Amino acid sequence: MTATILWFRNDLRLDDHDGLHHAARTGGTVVPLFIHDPEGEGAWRPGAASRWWLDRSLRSLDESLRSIGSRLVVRSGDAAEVLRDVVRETGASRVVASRRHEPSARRQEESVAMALGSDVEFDRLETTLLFSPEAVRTGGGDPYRVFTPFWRSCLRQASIPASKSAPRALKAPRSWPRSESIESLALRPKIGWDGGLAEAWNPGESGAKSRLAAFRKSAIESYGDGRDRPAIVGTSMLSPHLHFGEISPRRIWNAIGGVDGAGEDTVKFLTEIGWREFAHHVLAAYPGTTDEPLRGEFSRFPWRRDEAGLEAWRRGSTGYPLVDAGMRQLWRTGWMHNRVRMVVASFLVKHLLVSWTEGARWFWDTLVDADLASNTLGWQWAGGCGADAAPYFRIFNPVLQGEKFDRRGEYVSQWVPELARVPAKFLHRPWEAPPAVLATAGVRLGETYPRPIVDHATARKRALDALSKITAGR
DNA sequence: TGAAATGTTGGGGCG
DNA sequence: ACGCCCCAACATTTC
Repeated sequence: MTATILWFRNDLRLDDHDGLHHAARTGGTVVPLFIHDPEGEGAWRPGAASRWWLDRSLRSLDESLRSIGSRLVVRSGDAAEVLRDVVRETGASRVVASRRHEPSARRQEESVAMALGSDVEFDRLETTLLFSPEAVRTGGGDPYRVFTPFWRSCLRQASIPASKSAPRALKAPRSWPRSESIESLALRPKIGWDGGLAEAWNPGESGAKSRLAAFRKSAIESYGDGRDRPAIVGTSMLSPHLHFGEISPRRIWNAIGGVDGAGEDTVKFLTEIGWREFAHHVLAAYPGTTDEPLRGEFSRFPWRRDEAGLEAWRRGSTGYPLVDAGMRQLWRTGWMHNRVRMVVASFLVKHLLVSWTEGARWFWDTLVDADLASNTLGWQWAGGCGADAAPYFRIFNPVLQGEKFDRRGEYVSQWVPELARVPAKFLHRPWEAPPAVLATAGVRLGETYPRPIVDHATARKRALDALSKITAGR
Protein backbone atom coordinates (compact mmCIF):
# COMPACT_ATOMS: atom_id res chain seq x y z
CA MET A 1 0.00 0.00 0.00
CA THR A 2 1.35 3.41 -0.96
CA ALA A 3 1.79 6.23 1.49
CA THR A 4 1.59 9.89 0.55
CA ILE A 5 2.85 12.84 2.58
CA LEU A 6 0.54 15.82 2.30
CA TRP A 7 2.83 18.73 3.04
CA PHE A 8 0.66 21.58 4.35
CA ARG A 9 1.96 25.09 3.73
CA ASN A 10 -0.29 28.11 3.18
CA ASP A 11 -3.26 25.84 2.53
CA LEU A 12 -4.48 25.03 6.04
CA ARG A 13 -7.91 23.66 5.16
CA LEU A 14 -9.75 20.52 4.14
CA ASP A 15 -12.39 22.17 1.98
CA ASP A 16 -11.77 22.61 -1.75
CA HIS A 17 -8.23 21.31 -1.52
CA ASP A 18 -7.00 19.67 -4.73
CA GLY A 19 -3.86 18.45 -2.99
CA LEU A 20 -5.85 16.58 -0.41
CA HIS A 21 -7.90 14.81 -3.04
CA HIS A 22 -4.80 14.15 -5.08
CA ALA A 23 -3.04 12.64 -2.08
CA ALA A 24 -5.98 10.35 -1.27
CA ARG A 25 -6.61 9.46 -4.90
CA THR A 26 -4.81 6.13 -5.02
CA GLY A 27 -6.49 4.82 -1.90
CA GLY A 28 -3.23 4.67 0.02
CA THR A 29 -2.54 6.21 3.40
CA VAL A 30 -2.00 9.92 3.87
CA VAL A 31 0.35 11.59 6.33
CA PRO A 32 -0.63 15.26 6.81
CA LEU A 33 2.52 17.16 7.73
CA PHE A 34 3.28 20.73 8.71
CA ILE A 35 6.90 21.83 8.79
CA HIS A 36 7.85 24.80 10.91
CA ASP A 37 10.83 26.20 9.01
CA PRO A 38 11.23 29.91 9.73
CA GLU A 39 14.84 29.84 8.48
CA GLY A 40 13.47 28.76 5.13
CA GLU A 41 11.52 32.02 4.88
CA GLY A 42 14.77 33.97 4.64
CA ALA A 43 14.57 37.65 5.48
CA TRP A 44 10.78 37.53 5.59
CA ARG A 45 10.07 35.02 8.32
CA PRO A 46 6.56 35.38 9.74
CA GLY A 47 5.96 38.33 12.03
CA ALA A 48 4.45 38.23 15.50
CA ALA A 49 0.84 38.64 14.38
CA SER A 50 1.22 35.95 11.72
CA ARG A 51 2.72 33.54 14.24
CA TRP A 52 -0.21 34.15 16.56
CA TRP A 53 -2.60 33.30 13.75
CA LEU A 54 -0.62 30.28 12.63
CA ASP A 55 -0.74 28.79 16.13
CA ARG A 56 -4.53 28.98 16.11
CA SER A 57 -4.85 27.80 12.54
CA LEU A 58 -2.69 24.72 13.08
CA ARG A 59 -4.76 23.71 16.10
CA SER A 60 -7.89 24.12 14.06
CA LEU A 61 -6.49 22.06 11.19
CA ASP A 62 -5.39 19.28 13.53
CA GLU A 63 -8.88 19.16 15.00
CA SER A 64 -10.48 18.97 11.55
CA LEU A 65 -8.13 16.20 10.51
CA ARG A 66 -8.93 14.26 13.67
CA SER A 67 -12.63 14.49 12.83
CA ILE A 68 -11.97 12.52 9.64
CA GLY A 69 -9.77 9.90 11.27
CA SER A 70 -6.41 11.51 10.72
CA ARG A 71 -4.20 14.06 12.46
CA LEU A 72 -1.55 16.67 11.79
CA VAL A 73 2.09 15.73 12.15
CA VAL A 74 4.16 18.73 13.15
CA ARG A 75 7.91 18.95 12.72
CA SER A 76 10.38 21.79 12.81
CA GLY A 77 13.60 22.21 10.90
CA ASP A 78 14.83 22.55 7.38
CA ALA A 79 11.97 21.52 5.09
CA ALA A 80 14.10 19.35 2.83
CA GLU A 81 15.71 17.50 5.74
CA VAL A 82 12.39 17.01 7.51
CA LEU A 83 10.73 15.64 4.41
CA ARG A 84 13.59 13.27 3.79
CA ASP A 85 13.27 12.04 7.37
CA VAL A 86 9.51 11.63 7.24
CA VAL A 87 9.73 9.82 3.91
CA ARG A 88 12.15 7.39 5.55
CA GLU A 89 9.99 6.99 8.65
CA THR A 90 6.78 6.36 6.70
CA GLY A 91 8.03 4.71 3.55
CA ALA A 92 6.11 7.28 1.55
CA SER A 93 6.50 7.21 -2.20
CA ARG A 94 4.95 10.56 -2.84
CA VAL A 95 4.86 14.10 -1.48
CA VAL A 96 2.00 16.42 -2.40
CA ALA A 97 2.18 20.15 -1.72
CA SER A 98 0.55 23.42 -2.64
CA ARG A 99 2.73 25.81 -4.57
CA ARG A 100 3.93 29.07 -3.11
CA HIS A 101 5.43 31.90 -5.10
CA GLU A 102 7.51 33.87 -2.62
CA PRO A 103 11.19 33.83 -3.55
CA SER A 104 12.30 31.95 -0.43
CA ALA A 105 9.40 29.50 -0.64
CA ARG A 106 10.40 28.68 -4.20
CA ARG A 107 13.98 28.09 -3.14
CA GLN A 108 12.68 25.89 -0.36
CA GLU A 109 10.62 23.91 -2.88
CA GLU A 110 13.62 23.45 -5.11
CA SER A 111 15.74 22.12 -2.30
CA VAL A 112 12.94 19.72 -1.35
CA ALA A 113 12.71 18.49 -4.93
CA MET A 114 16.46 17.97 -4.88
CA ALA A 115 16.41 16.13 -1.56
CA LEU A 116 13.58 13.83 -2.60
CA GLY A 117 15.38 12.92 -5.79
CA SER A 118 13.80 10.60 -8.30
CA ASP A 119 12.70 7.88 -5.88
CA VAL A 120 9.88 9.98 -4.45
CA GLU A 121 7.24 11.65 -6.56
CA PHE A 122 6.85 15.35 -5.72
CA ASP A 123 3.58 16.85 -6.94
CA ARG A 124 3.03 20.59 -6.62
CA LEU A 125 -0.47 21.93 -7.13
CA GLU A 126 -1.91 25.41 -7.54
CA THR A 127 -4.44 25.40 -4.73
CA THR A 128 -4.16 28.91 -3.34
CA LEU A 129 -4.53 30.90 -6.56
CA LEU A 130 -7.11 30.88 -9.32
CA PHE A 131 -4.45 31.36 -11.98
CA SER A 132 -0.88 30.11 -12.03
CA PRO A 133 1.41 33.14 -12.18
CA GLU A 134 3.39 31.91 -15.16
CA ALA A 135 0.28 30.93 -17.11
CA VAL A 136 -0.74 34.56 -17.61
CA ARG A 137 1.33 36.38 -20.21
CA THR A 138 1.01 39.38 -22.52
CA GLY A 139 0.88 38.98 -26.27
CA GLY A 140 4.66 39.40 -26.24
CA GLY A 141 5.07 36.59 -23.72
CA ASP A 142 5.97 38.87 -20.81
CA PRO A 143 4.48 39.05 -17.33
CA TYR A 144 1.94 41.80 -16.84
CA ARG A 145 2.85 44.96 -14.95
CA VAL A 146 -0.55 46.61 -15.16
CA PHE A 147 -3.55 45.21 -13.38
CA THR A 148 -6.41 45.79 -15.79
CA PRO A 149 -5.03 43.92 -18.81
CA PHE A 150 -3.75 41.22 -16.46
CA TRP A 151 -7.18 40.60 -15.00
CA ARG A 152 -8.88 40.79 -18.38
CA SER A 153 -6.47 38.17 -19.62
CA CYS A 154 -7.22 35.95 -16.61
CA LEU A 155 -10.95 36.21 -17.15
CA ARG A 156 -10.55 35.22 -20.79
CA GLN A 157 -8.92 31.96 -19.72
CA ALA A 158 -10.85 28.75 -19.11
CA SER A 159 -13.60 29.14 -16.56
CA ILE A 160 -13.02 28.42 -12.89
CA PRO A 161 -13.47 24.70 -12.04
CA ALA A 162 -16.03 23.57 -9.49
CA SER A 163 -14.98 23.40 -5.85
CA LYS A 164 -14.43 20.12 -4.04
CA SER A 165 -15.82 19.50 -0.60
CA ALA A 166 -13.73 18.12 2.25
CA PRO A 167 -13.31 14.33 2.30
CA ARG A 168 -15.32 12.47 4.93
CA ALA A 169 -12.40 10.25 5.83
CA LEU A 170 -8.67 10.12 5.34
CA LYS A 171 -6.81 6.84 5.57
CA ALA A 172 -4.32 6.94 8.40
CA PRO A 173 -0.97 5.17 8.32
CA ARG A 174 -0.56 2.05 10.48
CA SER A 175 1.81 3.94 12.70
CA TRP A 176 2.28 7.69 12.90
CA PRO A 177 5.70 9.25 12.57
CA ARG A 178 7.09 11.30 15.44
CA SER A 179 5.36 14.63 15.90
CA GLU A 180 6.09 17.73 17.92
CA SER A 181 3.36 19.62 19.71
CA ILE A 182 2.03 22.85 18.25
CA GLU A 183 2.74 24.38 21.66
CA SER A 184 6.43 23.56 21.30
CA LEU A 185 6.72 25.77 18.23
CA ALA A 186 6.37 28.75 20.61
CA LEU A 187 4.30 30.75 18.15
CA ARG A 188 2.25 32.51 20.78
CA PRO A 189 3.50 35.79 22.25
CA LYS A 190 5.33 35.52 25.53
CA ILE A 191 3.63 38.59 26.91
CA GLY A 192 -0.11 38.83 26.50
CA TRP A 193 -0.55 41.53 23.87
CA ASP A 194 -2.85 39.36 21.81
CA GLY A 195 -6.16 40.06 23.56
CA GLY A 196 -7.34 42.38 20.79
CA LEU A 197 -6.50 39.81 18.15
CA ALA A 198 -8.41 37.09 19.94
CA GLU A 199 -11.44 39.36 20.21
CA ALA A 200 -11.37 40.27 16.55
CA TRP A 201 -10.62 36.97 14.87
CA ASN A 202 -11.41 33.31 14.68
CA PRO A 203 -8.50 31.71 12.81
CA GLY A 204 -9.14 28.46 11.04
CA GLU A 205 -11.41 27.03 8.44
CA SER A 206 -14.69 27.49 10.28
CA GLY A 207 -13.86 31.13 10.99
CA ALA A 208 -13.22 31.62 7.28
CA LYS A 209 -16.53 30.04 6.36
CA SER A 210 -18.51 32.23 8.72
CA ARG A 211 -16.74 35.35 7.45
CA LEU A 212 -17.71 34.47 3.91
CA ALA A 213 -21.29 33.73 4.93
CA ALA A 214 -21.58 37.02 6.83
CA PHE A 215 -20.13 38.96 3.93
CA ARG A 216 -22.52 37.39 1.44
CA LYS A 217 -25.44 38.03 3.72
CA SER A 218 -24.90 41.64 4.62
CA ALA A 219 -22.10 43.44 2.83
CA ILE A 220 -21.55 42.24 -0.70
CA GLU A 221 -24.60 43.92 -2.21
CA SER A 222 -23.32 47.32 -1.13
CA TYR A 223 -19.62 46.53 -1.45
CA GLY A 224 -18.87 49.36 -3.87
CA ASP A 225 -19.65 52.03 -1.29
CA GLY A 226 -19.40 50.02 1.89
CA ARG A 227 -15.80 48.99 1.31
CA ASP A 228 -14.69 52.60 1.61
CA ARG A 229 -16.23 53.20 5.02
CA PRO A 230 -13.81 52.10 7.72
CA ALA A 231 -16.34 52.48 10.54
CA ILE A 232 -18.52 49.63 9.24
CA VAL A 233 -17.85 46.03 8.26
CA GLY A 234 -18.14 46.71 4.55
CA THR A 235 -15.39 44.38 3.37
CA SER A 236 -15.11 40.60 3.53
CA MET A 237 -12.29 40.56 6.10
CA LEU A 238 -11.19 37.31 4.51
CA SER A 239 -7.58 38.39 3.90
CA PRO A 240 -5.92 36.48 6.78
CA HIS A 241 -7.97 33.39 6.03
CA LEU A 242 -6.92 33.60 2.40
CA HIS A 243 -3.30 34.13 3.32
CA PHE A 244 -3.17 30.94 5.38
CA GLY A 245 -5.25 29.09 2.84
CA GLU A 246 -8.08 28.42 5.25
CA ILE A 247 -10.40 29.16 2.39
CA SER A 248 -9.63 28.89 -1.30
CA PRO A 249 -10.23 31.74 -3.72
CA ARG A 250 -12.02 29.19 -5.85
CA ARG A 251 -14.49 28.48 -3.04
CA ILE A 252 -15.15 32.20 -2.71
CA TRP A 253 -15.54 32.57 -6.44
CA ASN A 254 -17.94 29.67 -6.72
CA ALA A 255 -19.95 30.64 -3.67
CA ILE A 256 -20.54 34.07 -5.18
CA GLY A 257 -21.14 32.72 -8.67
CA GLY A 258 -18.26 34.34 -10.53
CA VAL A 259 -18.30 37.45 -12.70
CA ASP A 260 -20.66 36.27 -15.44
CA GLY A 261 -23.94 38.10 -15.06
CA ALA A 262 -22.86 39.41 -11.65
CA GLY A 263 -23.86 42.84 -10.38
CA GLU A 264 -21.49 45.75 -10.14
CA ASP A 265 -20.71 45.22 -6.47
CA THR A 266 -19.93 41.52 -6.89
CA VAL A 267 -17.68 42.28 -9.84
CA LYS A 268 -15.86 44.88 -7.72
CA PHE A 269 -15.29 42.37 -4.96
CA LEU A 270 -14.01 39.71 -7.32
CA THR A 271 -11.69 42.32 -8.78
CA GLU A 272 -10.08 42.53 -5.35
CA ILE A 273 -9.54 38.78 -5.51
CA GLY A 274 -7.94 39.63 -8.85
CA TRP A 275 -5.53 42.07 -7.18
CA ARG A 276 -4.41 39.23 -4.94
CA GLU A 277 -3.75 37.11 -8.03
CA PHE A 278 -1.90 40.05 -9.59
CA ALA A 279 0.29 40.47 -6.52
CA HIS A 280 1.42 36.86 -6.75
CA HIS A 281 1.90 37.15 -10.50
CA VAL A 282 4.16 40.18 -10.07
CA LEU A 283 6.16 38.71 -7.19
CA ALA A 284 6.73 35.46 -9.09
CA ALA A 285 8.00 37.41 -12.09
CA TYR A 286 9.97 40.02 -10.12
CA PRO A 287 11.18 38.32 -6.94
CA GLY A 288 13.50 41.21 -6.11
CA THR A 289 10.61 43.59 -5.50
CA THR A 290 10.24 42.61 -1.85
CA ASP A 291 13.19 44.89 -1.17
CA GLU A 292 13.89 46.86 -4.34
CA PRO A 293 11.58 49.17 -6.30
CA LEU A 294 10.28 47.67 -9.52
CA ARG A 295 10.79 50.99 -11.26
CA GLY A 296 14.52 51.47 -11.29
CA GLU A 297 14.57 55.27 -11.12
CA PHE A 298 13.20 55.01 -7.58
CA SER A 299 16.39 53.41 -6.32
CA ARG A 300 17.89 56.92 -6.19
CA PHE A 301 14.91 58.44 -4.43
CA PRO A 302 16.05 60.67 -1.53
CA TRP A 303 14.28 58.89 1.34
CA ARG A 304 14.75 60.44 4.77
CA ARG A 305 15.78 58.72 7.93
CA ASP A 306 13.29 59.91 10.53
CA GLU A 307 13.21 57.64 13.55
CA ALA A 308 10.95 59.96 15.53
CA GLY A 309 8.49 60.32 12.68
CA LEU A 310 8.51 56.59 11.99
CA GLU A 311 7.89 55.84 15.64
CA ALA A 312 5.02 58.34 15.81
CA TRP A 313 3.52 56.66 12.76
CA ARG A 314 3.88 53.18 14.22
CA ARG A 315 2.28 54.15 17.52
CA GLY A 316 -0.50 56.24 16.06
CA SER A 317 0.56 59.62 17.36
CA THR A 318 1.07 61.67 14.20
CA GLY A 319 -1.60 64.19 15.11
CA TYR A 320 -3.67 63.26 12.06
CA PRO A 321 -6.73 61.48 13.48
CA LEU A 322 -7.44 59.13 10.57
CA VAL A 323 -3.80 58.04 10.35
CA ASP A 324 -3.60 57.48 14.10
CA ALA A 325 -6.91 55.59 14.16
CA GLY A 326 -5.65 53.23 11.47
CA MET A 327 -2.31 52.58 13.12
CA ARG A 328 -3.98 51.88 16.44
CA GLN A 329 -6.52 49.56 14.86
CA LEU A 330 -3.59 47.68 13.34
CA TRP A 331 -1.72 47.47 16.62
CA ARG A 332 -4.76 46.30 18.54
CA THR A 333 -6.43 43.91 16.07
CA GLY A 334 -3.69 42.94 13.59
CA TRP A 335 -5.73 44.38 10.75
CA MET A 336 -6.50 47.73 9.18
CA HIS A 337 -9.26 48.76 6.82
CA ASN A 338 -7.93 48.98 3.27
CA ARG A 339 -9.00 52.57 2.66
CA VAL A 340 -7.05 53.55 5.76
CA ARG A 341 -4.06 51.42 4.72
CA MET A 342 -3.76 53.58 1.62
CA VAL A 343 -3.92 56.74 3.68
CA VAL A 344 -1.36 55.70 6.30
CA ALA A 345 0.97 54.35 3.64
CA SER A 346 0.76 57.57 1.69
CA PHE A 347 1.42 59.48 4.90
CA LEU A 348 4.58 57.55 5.75
CA VAL A 349 5.98 57.62 2.24
CA LYS A 350 4.95 61.10 1.16
CA HIS A 351 4.37 63.23 4.24
CA LEU A 352 7.32 61.79 6.16
CA LEU A 353 9.39 60.74 3.11
CA VAL A 354 10.30 57.51 4.90
CA SER A 355 10.97 54.58 2.59
CA TRP A 356 8.09 52.25 1.77
CA THR A 357 10.32 49.36 2.90
CA GLU A 358 10.04 50.61 6.51
CA GLY A 359 6.28 50.55 6.22
CA ALA A 360 6.33 47.13 4.63
CA ARG A 361 8.41 45.82 7.55
CA TRP A 362 6.03 47.21 10.15
CA PHE A 363 2.97 45.82 8.39
CA TRP A 364 4.77 42.52 8.02
CA ASP A 365 5.20 42.22 11.77
CA THR A 366 1.80 43.51 12.84
CA LEU A 367 -0.72 42.31 10.26
CA VAL A 368 -2.47 38.99 10.71
CA ASP A 369 -2.98 38.96 6.93
CA ALA A 370 0.67 39.76 6.16
CA ASP A 371 1.31 38.27 2.74
CA LEU A 372 4.60 38.90 1.00
CA ALA A 373 3.05 39.31 -2.44
CA SER A 374 0.19 41.60 -1.40
CA ASN A 375 2.29 43.55 1.11
CA THR A 376 5.01 44.18 -1.46
CA LEU A 377 2.60 45.20 -4.18
CA GLY A 378 0.64 47.42 -1.82
CA TRP A 379 3.65 49.28 -0.50
CA GLN A 380 5.23 49.72 -3.90
CA TRP A 381 1.86 51.00 -5.06
CA ALA A 382 1.82 53.55 -2.25
CA GLY A 383 5.43 54.50 -2.95
CA GLY A 384 4.65 55.04 -6.61
CA CYS A 385 7.52 52.76 -7.55
CA GLY A 386 5.80 49.46 -8.33
CA ALA A 387 3.56 47.71 -10.81
CA ASP A 388 0.54 49.79 -11.76
CA ALA A 389 1.45 52.10 -8.91
CA ALA A 390 -0.33 55.25 -7.91
CA PRO A 391 1.18 58.18 -9.82
CA TYR A 392 3.80 59.85 -7.67
CA PHE A 393 1.83 63.06 -7.41
CA ARG A 394 -1.15 61.33 -5.82
CA ILE A 395 -0.81 62.44 -2.23
CA PHE A 396 -3.69 61.64 0.06
CA ASN A 397 -4.88 64.46 2.27
CA PRO A 398 -5.64 62.66 5.54
CA VAL A 399 -8.12 65.35 6.56
CA LEU A 400 -10.14 65.18 3.37
CA GLN A 401 -9.98 61.39 3.30
CA GLY A 402 -11.33 61.36 6.83
CA GLU A 403 -14.12 63.79 6.05
CA LYS A 404 -15.02 61.86 2.92
CA PHE A 405 -15.01 58.32 4.26
CA ASP A 406 -15.52 58.81 7.99
CA ARG A 407 -17.83 61.79 7.80
CA ARG A 408 -19.35 61.35 11.20
CA GLY A 409 -16.05 60.39 12.75
CA GLU A 410 -17.17 57.03 14.15
CA TYR A 411 -13.96 55.30 13.12
CA VAL A 412 -11.73 57.95 14.64
CA SER A 413 -13.84 58.05 17.79
CA GLN A 414 -13.48 54.32 18.22
CA TRP A 415 -9.71 54.13 17.80
CA VAL A 416 -8.69 57.56 19.09
CA PRO A 417 -11.06 57.82 22.05
CA GLU A 418 -9.38 60.94 23.42
CA LEU A 419 -10.99 62.78 20.49
CA ALA A 420 -14.39 61.13 20.77
CA ARG A 421 -16.10 64.22 22.14
CA VAL A 422 -14.78 66.58 19.47
CA PRO A 423 -17.64 67.58 17.12
CA ALA A 424 -17.55 65.89 13.70
CA LYS A 425 -16.83 69.23 12.07
CA PHE A 426 -13.40 69.35 13.71
CA LEU A 427 -12.73 65.69 14.40
CA HIS A 428 -10.41 65.26 11.44
CA ARG A 429 -8.70 68.63 12.03
CA PRO A 430 -8.69 69.24 15.77
CA TRP A 431 -5.95 71.87 15.48
CA GLU A 432 -8.46 74.12 13.71
CA ALA A 433 -11.08 73.82 16.43
CA PRO A 434 -11.72 76.93 18.56
CA PRO A 435 -10.16 76.61 22.02
CA ALA A 436 -13.59 76.55 23.66
CA VAL A 437 -14.64 73.60 21.54
CA LEU A 438 -11.50 71.68 22.46
CA ALA A 439 -11.94 72.53 26.12
CA THR A 440 -15.50 71.24 26.09
CA ALA A 441 -14.33 68.06 24.40
CA GLY A 442 -11.64 67.60 27.04
CA VAL A 443 -8.80 67.88 24.52
CA ARG A 444 -5.54 69.68 25.23
CA LEU A 445 -3.53 69.63 22.01
CA GLY A 446 0.05 68.65 22.62
CA GLU A 447 -0.94 66.98 25.89
CA THR A 448 -3.92 64.65 25.53
CA TYR A 449 -3.52 64.41 21.74
CA PRO A 450 -0.53 65.48 19.63
CA ARG A 451 -0.39 68.38 17.26
CA PRO A 452 0.31 67.32 13.64
CA ILE A 453 3.95 66.23 13.37
CA VAL A 454 4.10 67.74 9.88
CA ASP A 455 2.04 70.40 8.15
CA HIS A 456 0.12 68.93 5.24
CA ALA A 457 0.75 71.67 2.69
CA THR A 458 4.47 71.86 3.55
CA ALA A 459 4.91 68.10 3.47
CA ARG A 460 3.07 67.87 0.18
CA LYS A 461 5.42 70.40 -1.43
CA ARG A 462 8.44 68.61 0.00
CA ALA A 463 7.28 65.28 -1.43
CA LEU A 464 6.68 66.74 -4.86
CA ASP A 465 10.14 68.34 -4.78
CA ALA A 466 11.78 65.07 -3.80
CA LEU A 467 9.98 63.21 -6.51
CA SER A 468 10.88 65.77 -9.15
CA LYS A 469 14.54 65.00 -8.41
CA ILE A 470 14.24 61.50 -9.77
CA THR A 471 11.92 62.34 -12.64
CA ALA A 472 13.93 65.33 -13.90
CA GLY A 473 15.51 64.80 -17.28
CA ARG A 474 13.42 61.73 -17.88
C1' DT B 1 -8.65 53.37 -5.31
C1' DG B 2 -6.33 62.28 -5.37
C1' DA B 3 -6.00 66.92 -4.47
C1' DA B 4 -5.23 71.52 -5.66
C1' DA B 5 -5.03 75.02 -8.97
C1' DT B 6 -7.07 76.92 -12.75
C1' DG B 7 -10.64 77.57 -16.18
C1' DT B 8 -15.58 77.82 -17.68
C1' DT B 9 -20.37 78.44 -17.29
C1' DG B 10 -24.62 80.19 -16.00
C1' DG B 11 -27.96 82.01 -12.61
C1' DG B 12 -29.14 85.84 -10.12
C1' DG B 13 -28.52 90.38 -7.77
C1' DC B 14 -28.15 94.95 -8.78
C1' DG B 15 -27.35 99.54 -10.59
C1' DA C 1 -33.57 95.86 -20.76
C1' DC C 2 -28.90 95.53 -20.26
C1' DG C 3 -24.25 94.97 -18.67
C1' DC C 4 -21.59 93.87 -14.93
C1' DC C 5 -20.11 91.31 -11.15
C1' DC C 6 -20.21 87.59 -7.87
C1' DC C 7 -19.89 83.05 -7.04
C1' DA C 8 -21.27 78.32 -6.87
C1' DA C 9 -20.93 74.36 -9.59
C1' DC C 10 -18.74 71.89 -12.67
C1' DA C 11 -14.77 70.78 -15.85
C1' DT C 12 -9.95 70.61 -16.97
C1' DT C 13 -5.07 70.67 -16.01
C1' DT C 14 -1.42 70.16 -13.24
C1' DC C 15 1.19 68.40 -9.61
